[in-house]
Amino acid sequence: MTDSLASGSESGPPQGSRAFLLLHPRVQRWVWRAKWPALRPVQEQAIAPVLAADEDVLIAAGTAQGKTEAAFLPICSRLVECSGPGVRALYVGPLKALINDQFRRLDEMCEGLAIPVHRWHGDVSAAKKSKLVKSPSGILLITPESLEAQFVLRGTRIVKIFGQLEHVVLDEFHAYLGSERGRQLQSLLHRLELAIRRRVPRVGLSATLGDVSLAAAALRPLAPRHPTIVSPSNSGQELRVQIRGYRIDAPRDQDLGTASSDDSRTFKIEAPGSVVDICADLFEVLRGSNNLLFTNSRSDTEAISDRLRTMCEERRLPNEFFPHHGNLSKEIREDVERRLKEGRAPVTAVCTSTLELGIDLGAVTSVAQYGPPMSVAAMRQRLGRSGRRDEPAVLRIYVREHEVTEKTAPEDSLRAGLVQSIAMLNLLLNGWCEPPPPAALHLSTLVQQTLSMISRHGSVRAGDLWNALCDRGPFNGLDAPSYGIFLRDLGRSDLVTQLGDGTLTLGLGGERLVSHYSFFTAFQTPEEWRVCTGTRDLGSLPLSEPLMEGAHFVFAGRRWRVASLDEDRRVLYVVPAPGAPVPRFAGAGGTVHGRVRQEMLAVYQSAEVPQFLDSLAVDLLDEGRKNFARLGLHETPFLAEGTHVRFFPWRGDHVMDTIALLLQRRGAAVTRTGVALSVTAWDVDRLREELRCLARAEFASAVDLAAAVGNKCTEKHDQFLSDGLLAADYASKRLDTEGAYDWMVETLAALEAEGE
DNA sequence: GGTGATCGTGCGTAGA
Repeated sequence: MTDSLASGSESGPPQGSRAFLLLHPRVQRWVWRAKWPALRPVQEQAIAPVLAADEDVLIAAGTAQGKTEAAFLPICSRLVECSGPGVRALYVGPLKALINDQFRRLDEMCEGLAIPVHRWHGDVSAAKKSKLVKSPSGILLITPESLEAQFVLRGTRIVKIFGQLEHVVLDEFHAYLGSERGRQLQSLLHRLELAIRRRVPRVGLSATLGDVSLAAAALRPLAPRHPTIVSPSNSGQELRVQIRGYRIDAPRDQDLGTASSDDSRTFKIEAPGSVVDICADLFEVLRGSNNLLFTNSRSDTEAISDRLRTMCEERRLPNEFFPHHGNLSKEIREDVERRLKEGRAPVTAVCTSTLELGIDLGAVTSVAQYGPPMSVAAMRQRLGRSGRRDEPAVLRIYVREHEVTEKTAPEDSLRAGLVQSIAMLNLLLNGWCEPPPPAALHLSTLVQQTLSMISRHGSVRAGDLWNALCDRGPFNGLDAPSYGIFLRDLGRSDLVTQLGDGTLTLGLGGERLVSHYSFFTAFQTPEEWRVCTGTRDLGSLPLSEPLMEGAHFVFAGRRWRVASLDEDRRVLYVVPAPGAPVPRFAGAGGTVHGRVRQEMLAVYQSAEVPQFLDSLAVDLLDEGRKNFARLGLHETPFLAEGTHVRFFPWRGDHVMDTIALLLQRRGAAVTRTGVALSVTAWDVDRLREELRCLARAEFASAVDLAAAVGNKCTEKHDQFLSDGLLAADYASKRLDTEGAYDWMVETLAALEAEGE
């Protein structure tokens, strides 16, 4: 036998490695041929538990640490032994591009092992799909949506295809946590196990998991045991971080990125001082190497890339700055990715979170962040995009603060954007990041999964649906009577209807929903216009953006004029043109975690000046701290101001929203302004008294509070839910009454301690 | 007196 252990051990890598010895000789041979100097720590730790295949495993390790191989070296060791029919390992990935990357890697690994590797997503030909259905085998790489389609369109073949399944691998596991899509995936995996009447061990892979044990619980809801956690300590990679401060001396409406004008024909981008300063700095720092410049919005991405490209043109240099976001066409995006990967000429991608996930981009010198990061988790994910191998990871954060005048609102004088950036960086350096949000109801996805199950079986008893999806399934937050109300809601919208024998089948509306391919996604997508120039597809703009013929706008990092519109097909035909504002993209707003706000408070209360600030950022922090003290915020969170009162809870957004709703119930007019809440027509004493009443009275339920919220329909199928269920769903994902009461009790106690 | 306000992901078949 040529595949002997001896041939591997003489080459170096496996020596002293117990994990290596556990691998199949042919897999060992592959490692040897690949000339790996050694197994990576994450692989060393993951091989035994994945190979045992009796427990779930969560593998948390940084980018480029070899997580994929950590899962698939042992999986291939098992698969190489028996190559019978049926898919043996199922890999679920969140992106088509990522599946294509992983397909290439795995196919190369499995070539000599005679393990077939297949991929299945929207861009894979129907011929390849039907071939797999006819003779399923080996490893299958798939998206959650395509897996959903299998249940709906090939329900009777599920057992034939997956009956022999031994492993499930979930890549970029953090990308699903807390979302409708994540709940859909949990439900699909649960239904798969019900279909084949067997538990199949799951392997979750992620680079960013705030609280590993919470993420572990999401790997298999209601699991009696925790999964095995593989999380090697960081390899001590060097980290270079800096926060750079800038002052804005112009009024807000002239600011680049939110530019607007009554007459867009004459509008010119003339950015105020600070943006020019930032772009001049970005140009100097990033030019000549490969970088990622992350922004917090597509508008910012367009504005900054337009400015940087102009700077290249003014200097008669080839352009190095290219925009990359979700509304740009696939061709434009892939062009940027290819430029980065090839590395022929220096390239900086000005991007949104599109380039956060693990698509292969080659080596990147540094990462820049324009504006305060949205979350510590996102910042960590972005930082991880630079500094592969022995290079340091480099992150520069660019923060702008408005000049303070006598008109400036108090909360705007606190330099909250800068302080939030400092707080987040402090937390990152301490190894913290946001844990997954507590499990919400996700009733929109329960609509989808209910219809999907009925569609697969033709008709189902209500009790069986309840058992599979709720009682022992991932929607276990809903009790039986509520599921009864839920089903009646679906009946009222004609999504389901009851047959003579009492079972449920699809109604006309349900048939229509399920028979269209858009049914397979759990998430909502807005209607959009396609943007074309000549025959070239540039991307899409949301329908909410009204654009007339002759209007000018910036898109794909260039300037355009609308030549004509096709109303029926929703296409904008554009031609190049000078001068234009940046389009707005509708968005809902993110949430800041309470731990970040607590750290911000600590930054205000401290006198320490972090090493990672540049000189202007030091000045701005000093200003923020002085204003914090001047406003008396060391002594009290309340700030009287004319006819209204502001207060600063320093809690997360969910708690702040809940406090606002509680006060609204007492008749207050409350508005959120950044880190502050404002109550009009109340003074400080009245506010304190009302808070005392609230704290003494019985706790209000989050569902009751949510009932008062107006626009609760945000997810795909929310329109089918009655008010009570909608309020319960909203409360489960957006409100935190416990946190709100904690704040009230704590604040009142502190006031009383001061003798009031 | 009122501001300003995330991102991203995905899908199949029939018919020419």
